[in-house]
Amino acid sequence: MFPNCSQVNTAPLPTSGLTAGQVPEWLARLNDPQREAVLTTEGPVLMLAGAGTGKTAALTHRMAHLIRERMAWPSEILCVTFTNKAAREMRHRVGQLIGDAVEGMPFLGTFHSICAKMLRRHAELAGLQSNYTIIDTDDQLRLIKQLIRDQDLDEKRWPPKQLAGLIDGWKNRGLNPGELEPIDNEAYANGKGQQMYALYQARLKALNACDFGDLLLHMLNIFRQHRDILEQYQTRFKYVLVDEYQDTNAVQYLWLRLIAQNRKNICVVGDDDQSIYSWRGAEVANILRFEKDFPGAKVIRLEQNYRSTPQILAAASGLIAANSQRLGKTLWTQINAGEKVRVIGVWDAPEEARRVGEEIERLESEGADLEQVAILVRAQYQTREFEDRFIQIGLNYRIIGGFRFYERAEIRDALAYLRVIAQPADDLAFERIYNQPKRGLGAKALEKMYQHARRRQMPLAAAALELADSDELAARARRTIADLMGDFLRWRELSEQVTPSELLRTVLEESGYDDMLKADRSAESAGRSENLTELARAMEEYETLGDFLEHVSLVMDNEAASDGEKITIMTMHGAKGLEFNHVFLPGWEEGVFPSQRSLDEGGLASLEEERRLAYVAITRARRRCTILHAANRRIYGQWTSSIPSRFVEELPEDTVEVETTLTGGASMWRANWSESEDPFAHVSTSRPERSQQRGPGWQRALATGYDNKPKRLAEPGRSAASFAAKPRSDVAIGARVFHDKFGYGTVMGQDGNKLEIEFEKSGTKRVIDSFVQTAD
DNA sequence: TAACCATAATTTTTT
DNA sequence: ATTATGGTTA
Repeated sequence: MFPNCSQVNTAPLPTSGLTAGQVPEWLARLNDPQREAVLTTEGPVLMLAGAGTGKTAALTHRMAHLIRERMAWPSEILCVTFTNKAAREMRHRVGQLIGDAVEGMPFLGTFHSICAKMLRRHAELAGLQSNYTIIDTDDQLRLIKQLIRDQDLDEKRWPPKQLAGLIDGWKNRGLNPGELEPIDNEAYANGKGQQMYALYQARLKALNACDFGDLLLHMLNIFRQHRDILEQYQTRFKYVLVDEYQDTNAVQYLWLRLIAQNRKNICVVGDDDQSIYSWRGAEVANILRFEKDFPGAKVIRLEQNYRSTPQILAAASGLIAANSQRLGKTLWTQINAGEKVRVIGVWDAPEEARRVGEEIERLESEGADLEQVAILVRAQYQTREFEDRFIQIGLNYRIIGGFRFYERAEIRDALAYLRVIAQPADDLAFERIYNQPKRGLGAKALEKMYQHARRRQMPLAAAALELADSDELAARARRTIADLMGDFLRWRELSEQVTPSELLRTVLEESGYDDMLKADRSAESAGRSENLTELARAMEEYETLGDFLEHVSLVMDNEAASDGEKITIMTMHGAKGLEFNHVFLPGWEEGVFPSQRSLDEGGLASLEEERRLAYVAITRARRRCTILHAANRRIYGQWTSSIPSRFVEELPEDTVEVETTLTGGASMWRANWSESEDPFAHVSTSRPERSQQRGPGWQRALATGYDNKPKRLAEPGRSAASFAAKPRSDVAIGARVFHDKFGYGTVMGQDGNKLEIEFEKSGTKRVIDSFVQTAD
């Protein structure tokens, strides 16, 4: 079926000589549940693997076992991950176990790359050619904008982004245009949803292109409509493994279910407590109902944590216990020493950054490895403060996320040239570069080309070629177009003869792109040239242009070169799956974390997702975890006063050490609050009695040995006393008050100096009483 | 076509 | 505040 991934594997495989009841030596290093997950090869298996419990080890050993015992050829195993990074890691670790045989595993990869590979094979069944282009979100948005303009819809009223989001959502749910519910249809432009979706799909087909969601959806459609093809894959894949199952969305789930339906040898691994991507279509329900989908599934829990100290585990377990609807796990560790999680309250964001900087310098002076230090933030904007500070004190840092290499304009331009060469119907690419560098072709020329293309039902580039032979355009424009099209024809021929890398160099030279950059004496142009050189260099490992283009569209990540020891600043989302000795978690304030959006919309579910994110963040730490919150912070240019995150309060008291700075004082609120009953219980959603909520996990973790005498404040100190919050006597429930930022409102609740106010304009907020004036 | 001003958006991110 | 986008003007 796939000529280049033959089932014949000549690489010598180490065999273990396993006999019944005997555990081979190489599996001895696994713990009991892990080994069970490896050896239970037949039938459905659900592995519930908490943070840091060695699920990758279990998965990789399982694959190695299947291959060593000749239960399947490497090419008969389907192993799906979500990110390329995870796939790489998996491949690497399987390679360590079985050697070169891992090279014969073409179906170890992300959902998208595996589907892309399958779709190349069956493209015609989706109305595509096998050299179809995979467009990214940027192209997708441009395309949708064009469609909205064509339909004379008001872009302001019906933002392209919204439609893009809806279409993505539909695809994530496995819905084709004809399968939308009326309510979905109504969701955009008064019932134009379905029509726009259908137009978009038709346009993609005409461009011989598909978007990320299509990779899955097309394959799902093909499986549903062509029994024989589905059966081929059902037969081929003797064993199916799925990583991060809690992150699967509906299409992925349906796709997997079809493939595994027959043999039912499917092993999924996940952790419902680490589901943090529901906003992008992931459905935790998939993991929750696995046992129903595959009756008789063996459920294996991996609960021994090899990563963190008992205090860190206890803090995380105690926090996540506040969530409802969990499968429930009891994480434990053999590690018995460690320090408490620290909670530090500071005055404002700059002080927070200063404080973290000091802590890191201290770690450095103690000889800590800076690569093992991370600052995990909720949102990208929080990185700024740290960046400023670290530049000032000369601390080496690296910010992960933000702009990617392949998103830079010059890279996208270069890729657009290559795309037009590889796939002449790619109008989006053509439109990007037809006048880049400037050739004197403007909006008029483009409009003419579009008109003609539409009339003749042909790609833009082909229309351009015909126009060059007509009198529609000025002589000069005709010449330019003819030249350009001549270039493309030449390059296309060249692409058959030279390597992709050489092709790119030629194109950049002959198109005038190089000259354009040379002529540009602005600060960035040198960097742009370098980036293009880098691109050509990166292309050298690809044999065909198609291979390379598929790679860039599916593998948009690029590992930053590691020059010297640096600390890492990244989002909590980005940190999933990683671990660090020292983790700093700044910004634990209501409105920052949990984010305002999650509080305003989405209700309980979205708050619980934030809590899972907190759980993920804390469990990244191996040895020390430090949580910070500031009383004041500037958000979008506005100074905002804030109160500590409810998540701070939810940390079991015995696992944390609270500290407050002289200038700060935010954290001592905790002392006052947690003493009294919570008047905001109805606000902070259902949080049943602590004692019931705390699973045995933290208890067990604590029991493994350290002094757990309850201490509220490590050192109350002078500051706490002097800042002690006394409730104001002039505001009472029902009072009308004014707040600088939120305007007028009515006091709905009062606890110490903390007020719950229903503002007329900005909804219900929790604020500190010193920030409001009485308004009567 | 470039420069200018106004307007809006600004969680999280892969593929 | 900051940045990106889009429309208008010289």
